[in-house]
Amino acid sequence: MVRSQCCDKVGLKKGPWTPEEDQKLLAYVEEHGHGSWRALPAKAGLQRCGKSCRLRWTNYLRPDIKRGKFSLQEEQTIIQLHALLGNRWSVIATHLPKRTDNEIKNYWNTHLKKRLDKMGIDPVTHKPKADSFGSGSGHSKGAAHLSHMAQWESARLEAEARLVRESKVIIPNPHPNRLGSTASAQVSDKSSAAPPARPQCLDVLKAWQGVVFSMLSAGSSDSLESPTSTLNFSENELAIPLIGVQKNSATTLAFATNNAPCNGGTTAVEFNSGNQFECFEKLNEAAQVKQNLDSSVALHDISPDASNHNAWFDSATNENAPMGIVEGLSEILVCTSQDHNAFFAGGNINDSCGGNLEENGNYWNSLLNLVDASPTGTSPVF
DNA sequence: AACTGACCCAACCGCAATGTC
DNA sequence: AGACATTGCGGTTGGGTCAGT
Repeated sequence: MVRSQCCDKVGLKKGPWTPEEDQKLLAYVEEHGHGSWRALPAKAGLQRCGKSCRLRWTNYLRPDIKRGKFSLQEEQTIIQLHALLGNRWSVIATHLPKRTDNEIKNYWNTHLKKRLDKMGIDPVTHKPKADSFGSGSGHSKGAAHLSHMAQWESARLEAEARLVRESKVIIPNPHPNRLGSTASAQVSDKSSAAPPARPQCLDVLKAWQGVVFSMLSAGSSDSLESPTSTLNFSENELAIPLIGVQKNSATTLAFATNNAPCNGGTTAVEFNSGNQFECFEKLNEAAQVKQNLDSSVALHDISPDASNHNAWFDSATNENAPMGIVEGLSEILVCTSQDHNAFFAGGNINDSCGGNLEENGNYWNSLLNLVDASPTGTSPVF
Protein backbone atom coordinates (compact mmCIF):
# COMPACT_ATOMS: atom_id res chain seq x y z
CA MET A 1 0.00 0.00 0.00
CA VAL A 2 1.29 3.40 -0.91
CA ARG A 3 1.43 5.67 2.04
CA SER A 4 -0.50 8.85 1.92
CA GLN A 5 1.73 11.78 1.22
CA CYS A 6 -0.67 14.31 2.60
CA CYS A 7 1.76 15.70 5.11
CA ASP A 8 4.70 15.62 2.80
CA LYS A 9 3.37 18.01 0.22
CA VAL A 10 5.57 20.98 -0.44
CA GLY A 11 4.12 24.18 0.93
CA LEU A 12 2.22 22.65 3.78
CA LYS A 13 3.09 24.12 7.10
CA LYS A 14 4.33 22.09 10.03
CA GLY A 15 5.08 22.93 13.58
CA PRO A 16 3.22 24.93 16.17
CA TRP A 17 -0.16 26.32 15.31
CA THR A 18 -0.71 30.05 15.31
CA PRO A 19 -3.80 31.62 16.88
CA GLU A 20 -4.96 32.56 13.39
CA GLU A 21 -4.77 28.96 12.24
CA ASP A 22 -6.59 27.81 15.34
CA GLN A 23 -9.30 30.33 14.69
CA LYS A 24 -9.72 29.21 11.11
CA LEU A 25 -9.93 25.58 12.06
CA LEU A 26 -12.25 26.22 14.97
CA ALA A 27 -14.56 28.40 12.92
CA TYR A 28 -14.70 25.93 10.09
CA VAL A 29 -15.40 22.90 12.26
CA GLU A 30 -17.99 24.72 14.29
CA GLU A 31 -19.82 25.73 11.18
CA HIS A 32 -19.46 22.69 8.99
CA GLY A 33 -18.12 19.88 11.07
CA HIS A 34 -14.90 18.49 9.80
CA GLY A 35 -16.26 15.95 7.38
CA SER A 36 -13.21 14.65 5.61
CA TRP A 37 -10.08 15.77 7.33
CA ARG A 38 -8.21 15.41 4.09
CA ALA A 39 -10.40 17.93 2.37
CA LEU A 40 -10.74 20.24 5.32
CA PRO A 41 -7.53 22.28 5.08
CA ALA A 42 -8.30 23.58 1.61
CA LYS A 43 -11.89 24.38 2.53
CA ALA A 44 -10.82 26.10 5.74
CA GLY A 45 -8.02 27.98 4.05
CA LEU A 46 -5.28 26.28 5.99
CA GLN A 47 -1.85 25.38 4.71
CA ARG A 48 -1.84 22.22 6.76
CA CYS A 49 -2.39 18.59 6.05
CA GLY A 50 -5.60 16.99 7.20
CA LYS A 51 -3.83 14.86 9.70
CA SER A 52 -2.32 17.87 11.38
CA CYS A 53 -5.74 19.53 11.52
CA ARG A 54 -7.30 16.45 13.02
CA LEU A 55 -4.60 16.25 15.68
CA ARG A 56 -4.91 19.89 16.49
CA TRP A 57 -8.64 19.63 16.83
CA THR A 58 -8.62 16.38 18.76
CA ASN A 59 -5.92 17.33 21.19
CA TYR A 60 -6.39 21.02 21.62
CA LEU A 61 -9.31 22.83 20.04
CA ARG A 62 -12.16 20.48 20.84
CA PRO A 63 -14.56 22.28 23.15
CA ASP A 64 -14.89 19.39 25.56
CA ILE A 65 -11.30 19.33 26.63
CA LYS A 66 -10.20 20.01 30.13
CA ARG A 67 -6.73 21.39 30.47
CA GLY A 68 -4.49 22.00 33.38
CA LYS A 69 -3.22 20.05 36.29
CA PHE A 70 -4.35 16.51 36.80
CA SER A 71 -6.24 15.91 40.00
CA LEU A 72 -5.26 13.28 42.49
CA GLN A 73 -8.25 11.27 41.45
CA GLU A 74 -7.18 11.43 37.84
CA GLU A 75 -3.68 10.37 38.76
CA GLN A 76 -5.00 7.40 40.64
CA THR A 77 -7.21 6.45 37.76
CA ILE A 78 -4.38 6.64 35.29
CA ILE A 79 -2.10 4.52 37.42
CA GLN A 80 -4.72 1.92 38.06
CA LEU A 81 -5.89 1.73 34.50
CA HIS A 82 -2.34 1.62 33.27
CA ALA A 83 -1.67 -1.31 35.54
CA LEU A 84 -4.56 -3.09 33.91
CA LEU A 85 -4.35 -1.86 30.37
CA GLY A 86 -0.77 -0.88 29.74
CA ASN A 87 -0.08 1.83 27.20
CA ARG A 88 -3.55 1.80 25.72
CA TRP A 89 -3.95 5.50 26.11
CA SER A 90 -7.08 5.84 24.11
CA VAL A 91 -8.80 3.29 26.30
CA ILE A 92 -7.57 4.98 29.43
CA ALA A 93 -8.68 8.33 28.07
CA THR A 94 -12.25 7.15 27.76
CA HIS A 95 -12.30 6.79 31.51
CA LEU A 96 -10.97 10.26 32.14
CA PRO A 97 -13.58 12.72 30.97
CA LYS A 98 -12.28 15.63 28.97
CA ARG A 99 -8.72 14.39 28.89
CA THR A 100 -7.11 13.38 25.64
CA ASP A 101 -5.06 10.30 25.17
CA ASN A 102 -2.11 12.45 24.18
CA GLU A 103 -2.35 14.47 27.35
CA ILE A 104 -2.60 11.36 29.48
CA LYS A 105 0.30 9.80 27.68
CA ASN A 106 2.41 12.87 28.21
CA TYR A 107 1.46 13.09 31.84
CA TRP A 108 2.32 9.48 32.36
CA ASN A 109 5.67 9.79 30.67
CA THR A 110 6.68 13.00 32.36
CA HIS A 111 5.24 12.55 35.83
CA LEU A 112 3.71 9.28 36.88
CA LYS A 113 6.18 6.98 35.23
CA LYS A 114 9.08 8.71 36.89
CA ARG A 115 7.34 8.78 40.19
CA LEU A 116 6.75 5.04 40.17
CA ASP A 117 10.26 4.51 38.97
CA LYS A 118 11.66 6.43 41.87
CA MET A 119 9.54 4.36 44.18
CA GLY A 120 11.27 1.26 42.88
CA ILE A 121 8.23 0.13 40.97
CA ASP A 122 8.53 -0.90 37.39
CA PRO A 123 6.16 1.45 35.59
CA VAL A 124 5.59 -1.16 32.92
CA THR A 125 4.66 -4.11 35.07
CA HIS A 126 3.68 -2.18 38.18
CA LYS A 127 5.73 -4.60 40.15
CA PRO A 128 8.79 -3.92 42.22
CA LYS A 129 11.88 -3.90 40.11
CA ALA A 130 13.53 -6.76 42.01
CA ASP A 131 10.29 -8.61 42.14
CA SER A 132 10.24 -12.38 42.01
CA PHE A 133 6.50 -12.48 42.11
CA GLY A 134 5.20 -14.80 39.48
CA SER A 135 8.58 -15.83 38.23
CA GLY A 136 10.66 -18.89 38.43
CA SER A 137 9.69 -21.97 40.33
CA GLY A 138 7.78 -20.00 42.84
CA HIS A 139 5.04 -19.13 40.43
CA SER A 140 1.99 -19.45 42.53
CA LYS A 141 -1.55 -20.34 41.81
CA GLY A 142 -2.47 -17.08 43.42
CA ALA A 143 -0.36 -15.17 40.98
CA ALA A 144 -2.09 -16.91 38.14
CA HIS A 145 -5.44 -15.93 39.55
CA LEU A 146 -4.31 -12.37 39.91
CA SER A 147 -3.10 -12.39 36.36
CA HIS A 148 -6.43 -13.70 35.21
CA MET A 149 -8.17 -10.99 37.09
CA ALA A 150 -6.05 -8.35 35.48
CA GLN A 151 -6.67 -9.81 32.06
CA TRP A 152 -10.33 -9.97 32.70
CA GLU A 153 -10.49 -6.40 33.86
CA SER A 154 -8.38 -5.31 30.97
CA ALA A 155 -10.70 -6.91 28.49
CA ARG A 156 -13.71 -5.51 30.21
CA LEU A 157 -12.35 -2.00 30.36
CA GLU A 158 -11.46 -2.14 26.73
CA ALA A 159 -14.95 -3.27 25.92
CA GLU A 160 -16.33 -0.36 27.85
CA ALA A 161 -13.98 2.01 26.15
CA ARG A 162 -15.08 0.76 22.80
CA LEU A 163 -18.61 1.20 23.93
CA VAL A 164 -17.96 4.80 24.78
CA ARG A 165 -16.10 5.50 21.59
CA GLU A 166 -18.71 4.03 19.39
CA SER A 167 -21.52 5.66 21.30
CA LYS A 168 -23.42 2.46 21.16
CA VAL A 169 -24.07 2.46 24.83
CA ILE A 170 -27.61 3.11 25.90
CA ILE A 171 -27.40 5.21 28.97
CA PRO A 172 -30.34 6.80 30.67
CA ASN A 173 -29.14 10.35 30.55
CA PRO A 174 -30.27 12.39 33.50
CA HIS A 175 -28.69 15.50 31.99
CA PRO A 176 -29.72 15.62 28.37
CA ASN A 177 -28.27 19.06 27.93
CA ARG A 178 -25.08 18.23 29.66
CA LEU A 179 -22.92 18.73 26.62
CA GLY A 180 -24.13 22.19 26.11
CA SER A 181 -21.94 23.05 23.21
CA THR A 182 -23.66 23.27 19.90
CA ALA A 183 -20.29 23.18 18.34
CA SER A 184 -19.53 19.77 19.61
CA ALA A 185 -23.00 18.58 18.78
CA GLN A 186 -22.51 19.57 15.20
CA VAL A 187 -19.35 17.64 14.87
CA SER A 188 -20.19 14.50 13.09
CA ASP A 189 -17.13 12.51 13.85
CA LYS A 190 -17.48 10.15 16.73
CA SER A 191 -14.01 10.83 17.89
CA SER A 192 -14.65 14.51 18.01
CA ALA A 193 -17.94 14.53 19.76
CA ALA A 194 -18.03 15.08 23.46
CA PRO A 195 -17.91 11.76 25.22
CA PRO A 196 -21.11 10.40 26.62
CA ALA A 197 -21.70 10.20 30.29
CA ARG A 198 -18.77 8.76 32.04
CA PRO A 199 -18.94 5.03 32.19
CA GLN A 200 -19.17 3.59 35.60
CA CYS A 201 -16.38 1.23 34.95
CA LEU A 202 -14.25 2.79 37.57
CA ASP A 203 -16.49 1.19 40.08
CA VAL A 204 -14.38 -1.82 39.58
CA LEU A 205 -11.37 0.03 40.81
CA LYS A 206 -13.24 1.25 43.79
CA ALA A 207 -14.55 -2.21 44.34
CA TRP A 208 -11.11 -3.63 44.06
CA GLN A 209 -9.83 -1.35 46.72
CA GLY A 210 -13.01 -1.51 48.69
CA VAL A 211 -13.04 -5.22 48.94
CA VAL A 212 -9.48 -5.24 50.02
CA PHE A 213 -10.36 -2.87 52.77
CA SER A 214 -13.41 -4.83 53.78
CA MET A 215 -11.51 -8.06 53.71
CA LEU A 216 -8.87 -6.66 55.93
CA SER A 217 -11.52 -5.37 58.24
CA ALA A 218 -13.57 -8.52 58.30
CA GLY A 219 -10.74 -10.96 58.30
CA SER A 220 -13.02 -13.65 57.04
CA SER A 221 -13.54 -15.06 53.63
CA ASP A 222 -17.21 -15.45 54.46
CA SER A 223 -17.70 -11.78 54.12
CA LEU A 224 -15.99 -11.44 50.84
CA GLU A 225 -17.38 -9.18 48.23
CA SER A 226 -16.37 -9.25 44.66
CA PRO A 227 -12.97 -7.69 44.22
CA THR A 228 -13.72 -7.05 40.64
CA SER A 229 -16.69 -6.53 38.51
CA THR A 230 -19.11 -9.33 38.74
CA LEU A 231 -19.77 -11.65 35.94
CA ASN A 232 -22.63 -14.04 36.03
CA PHE A 233 -23.33 -16.45 33.30
CA SER A 234 -26.68 -18.06 33.30
CA GLU A 235 -28.64 -19.11 30.34
CA ASN A 236 -32.36 -19.61 30.40
CA GLU A 237 -32.20 -19.56 34.12
CA LEU A 238 -29.79 -22.44 34.07
CA ALA A 239 -26.99 -20.54 35.59
CA ILE A 240 -23.56 -21.92 35.16
CA PRO A 241 -21.71 -19.09 36.74
CA LEU A 242 -18.27 -18.80 35.39
CA ILE A 243 -17.24 -16.44 38.07
CA GLY A 244 -18.70 -16.64 41.48
CA VAL A 245 -20.13 -13.45 42.77
CA GLN A 246 -20.94 -12.52 46.26
CA LYS A 247 -23.64 -10.05 47.06
CA ASN A 248 -23.16 -6.32 47.16
CA SER A 249 -20.73 -6.23 44.36
CA ALA A 250 -20.19 -2.76 43.06
CA THR A 251 -20.10 -3.39 39.38
CA THR A 252 -21.72 -6.02 37.33
CA LEU A 253 -21.01 -7.23 33.91
CA ALA A 254 -23.35 -9.86 32.80
CA PHE A 255 -24.88 -11.44 29.82
CA ALA A 256 -28.54 -10.71 30.31
CA THR A 257 -31.41 -13.00 29.58
CA ASN A 258 -33.95 -10.42 28.61
CA ASN A 259 -34.93 -6.79 28.35
CA ALA A 260 -31.64 -5.88 26.75
CA PRO A 261 -32.01 -3.48 23.84
CA CYS A 262 -30.14 -5.47 21.29
CA ASN A 263 -31.32 -6.81 18.01
CA GLY A 264 -31.55 -10.45 17.26
CA GLY A 265 -28.31 -11.99 16.28
CA THR A 266 -26.36 -9.96 18.74
CA THR A 267 -25.21 -10.64 22.18
CA ALA A 268 -25.79 -8.08 24.84
CA VAL A 269 -23.40 -7.29 27.55
CA GLU A 270 -24.90 -5.52 30.45
CA PHE A 271 -22.90 -3.14 32.54
CA ASN A 272 -23.74 -1.89 35.92
CA SER A 273 -26.88 -3.78 36.67
CA GLY A 274 -28.66 -2.92 33.51
CA ASN A 275 -27.88 0.75 33.31
CA GLN A 276 -25.77 0.25 30.23
CA PHE A 277 -25.67 -2.28 27.49
CA GLU A 278 -23.42 -3.02 24.67
CA CYS A 279 -24.54 -5.10 21.79
CA PHE A 280 -21.91 -7.35 20.36
CA GLU A 281 -22.53 -8.37 16.82
CA LYS A 282 -19.85 -10.93 17.10
CA LEU A 283 -20.18 -13.50 19.72
CA ASN A 284 -16.47 -13.82 20.04
CA GLU A 285 -16.30 -10.22 21.13
CA ALA A 286 -18.76 -10.88 23.86
CA ALA A 287 -16.80 -13.92 24.72
CA GLN A 288 -13.51 -12.13 24.70
CA VAL A 289 -13.55 -11.74 28.38
CA LYS A 290 -14.10 -15.39 28.68
CA GLN A 291 -11.08 -16.09 26.61
CA ASN A 292 -8.97 -14.18 29.03
CA LEU A 293 -10.03 -16.43 31.80
CA ASP A 294 -8.94 -19.85 32.78
CA SER A 295 -8.83 -22.12 29.80
CA SER A 296 -10.27 -24.89 31.86
CA VAL A 297 -13.64 -23.21 31.73
CA ALA A 298 -15.62 -24.13 28.69
CA LEU A 299 -16.56 -21.46 26.25
CA HIS A 300 -20.13 -22.68 26.01
CA ASP A 301 -20.63 -21.29 29.44
CA ILE A 302 -21.18 -17.90 27.88
CA SER A 303 -21.98 -18.60 24.31
CA PRO A 304 -25.61 -18.69 23.32
CA ASP A 305 -26.03 -21.48 20.88
CA ALA A 306 -26.76 -20.73 17.27
CA SER A 307 -30.43 -21.45 17.60
CA ASN A 308 -30.85 -19.01 20.39
CA HIS A 309 -29.03 -15.81 19.63
CA ASN A 310 -31.01 -13.90 22.17
CA ALA A 311 -30.34 -16.24 24.96
CA TRP A 312 -29.11 -13.63 27.31
CA PHE A 313 -27.35 -14.39 30.43
CA ASP A 314 -28.87 -13.53 33.69
CA SER A 315 -27.51 -10.40 35.19
CA ALA A 316 -28.88 -10.91 38.62
CA THR A 317 -26.41 -10.99 41.37
CA ASN A 318 -26.41 -14.38 42.88
CA GLU A 319 -25.74 -14.63 46.52
CA ASN A 320 -25.17 -18.31 46.20
CA ALA A 321 -22.90 -18.12 43.25
CA PRO A 322 -19.99 -20.43 43.56
CA MET A 323 -16.58 -19.08 43.97
CA GLY A 324 -14.47 -18.26 40.98
CA ILE A 325 -12.38 -15.15 40.83
CA VAL A 326 -13.56 -14.31 44.27
CA GLU A 327 -12.25 -17.60 45.38
CA GLY A 328 -9.09 -16.94 43.51
CA LEU A 329 -8.64 -13.58 45.05
CA SER A 330 -9.38 -14.76 48.50
CA GLU A 331 -6.86 -17.46 47.96
CA ILE A 332 -4.35 -14.93 46.87
CA LEU A 333 -5.16 -12.67 49.70
CA VAL A 334 -5.54 -15.26 52.35
CA CYS A 335 -2.76 -17.55 51.40
CA THR A 336 -0.75 -16.24 48.54
CA SER A 337 2.64 -17.19 47.32
CA GLN A 338 5.52 -17.42 49.68
CA ASP A 339 7.30 -14.71 47.83
CA HIS A 340 8.14 -11.79 49.93
CA ASN A 341 7.05 -8.87 47.99
CA ALA A 342 8.24 -5.46 48.91
CA PHE A 343 5.69 -4.05 46.58
CA PHE A 344 3.08 -4.45 49.21
CA ALA A 345 5.04 -2.15 51.35
CA GLY A 346 2.12 -1.20 53.50
CA GLY A 347 1.64 -4.67 54.79
CA ASN A 348 3.33 -6.56 57.50
CA ILE A 349 5.70 -8.92 55.89
CA ASN A 350 5.63 -12.32 57.41
CA ASP A 351 5.33 -15.86 56.31
CA SER A 352 1.83 -16.49 57.44
CA CYS A 353 -1.11 -16.44 55.17
CA GLY A 354 -2.60 -13.65 57.15
CA GLY A 355 0.45 -11.58 56.69
CA ASN A 356 0.38 -12.02 53.00
CA LEU A 357 -3.23 -11.21 52.97
CA GLU A 358 -2.38 -7.86 54.31
CA GLU A 359 0.49 -7.45 51.93
CA ASN A 360 -1.65 -8.12 48.93
CA GLY A 361 -4.47 -6.18 50.35
CA ASN A 362 -2.34 -3.14 50.22
CA TYR A 363 -1.46 -3.60 46.59
CA TRP A 364 -3.25 -0.60 45.28
CA ASN A 365 -3.51 1.29 48.47
CA SER A 366 0.19 1.19 49.09
CA LEU A 367 0.96 2.26 45.62
CA LEU A 368 -1.57 4.99 45.59
CA ASN A 369 -0.82 6.18 49.04
CA LEU A 370 2.76 6.55 48.10
CA VAL A 371 1.83 8.47 45.06
CA ASP A 372 -0.79 10.44 46.88
CA ALA A 373 1.69 11.36 49.51
CA SER A 374 3.91 12.89 46.95
CA PRO A 375 1.90 14.94 44.54
CA THR A 376 4.98 16.98 43.88
CA GLY A 377 7.21 14.01 43.62
CA THR A 378 8.49 13.96 47.16
CA SER A 379 7.48 10.64 48.51
CA PRO A 380 8.49 9.35 51.89
CA VAL A 381 10.07 6.43 50.14
CA PHE A 382 12.53 8.40 48.16
C1' DA B 1 23.58 38.10 32.96
C1' DA B 2 24.83 34.07 30.51
C1' DC B 3 25.07 29.35 30.05
C1' DT B 4 23.51 24.65 30.59
C1' DG B 5 20.74 20.86 31.33
C1' DA B 6 16.35 19.04 32.72
C1' DC B 7 11.71 19.17 32.03
C1' DC B 8 7.39 19.59 29.62
C1' DC B 9 4.15 19.08 26.01
C1' DA B 10 2.36 20.05 21.34
C1' DA B 11 3.09 18.09 17.25
C1' DC B 12 4.85 14.77 14.15
C1' DC B 13 5.71 10.04 12.34
C1' DG B 14 4.49 5.74 10.88
C1' DC B 15 2.00 1.48 11.53
C1' DA B 16 -2.45 -0.77 12.03
C1' DA B 17 -7.21 -0.93 11.63
C1' DT B 18 -11.19 0.28 9.32
C1' DG B 19 -14.01 2.03 5.60
C1' DT B 20 -15.15 2.56 0.75
C1' DC B 21 -15.35 1.54 -3.92
C1' DA C 1 -11.58 -9.85 -3.01
C1' DG C 2 -8.42 -6.46 -3.34
C1' DA C 3 -6.73 -1.80 -3.78
C1' DC C 4 -6.79 2.45 -1.98
C1' DA C 5 -8.28 6.16 1.32
C1' DT C 6 -9.07 7.51 5.79
C1' DT C 7 -8.82 7.38 10.63
C1' DG C 8 -7.00 5.83 15.10
C1' DC C 9 -3.37 5.08 17.91
C1' DG C 10 1.09 4.91 20.35
C1' DG C 11 5.95 6.14 20.13
C1' DT C 12 9.01 9.78 19.48
C1' DT C 13 10.83 14.35 18.71
C1' DG C 14 11.95 19.14 18.96
C1' DG C 15 11.47 23.55 20.68
C1' DG C 16 10.08 26.45 24.52
C1' DT C 17 10.54 27.17 29.45
C1' DC C 18 12.54 26.98 33.84
C1' DA C 19 15.79 26.14 37.48
C1' DG C 20 20.43 25.73 38.88
C1' DT C 21 25.15 27.23 38.52
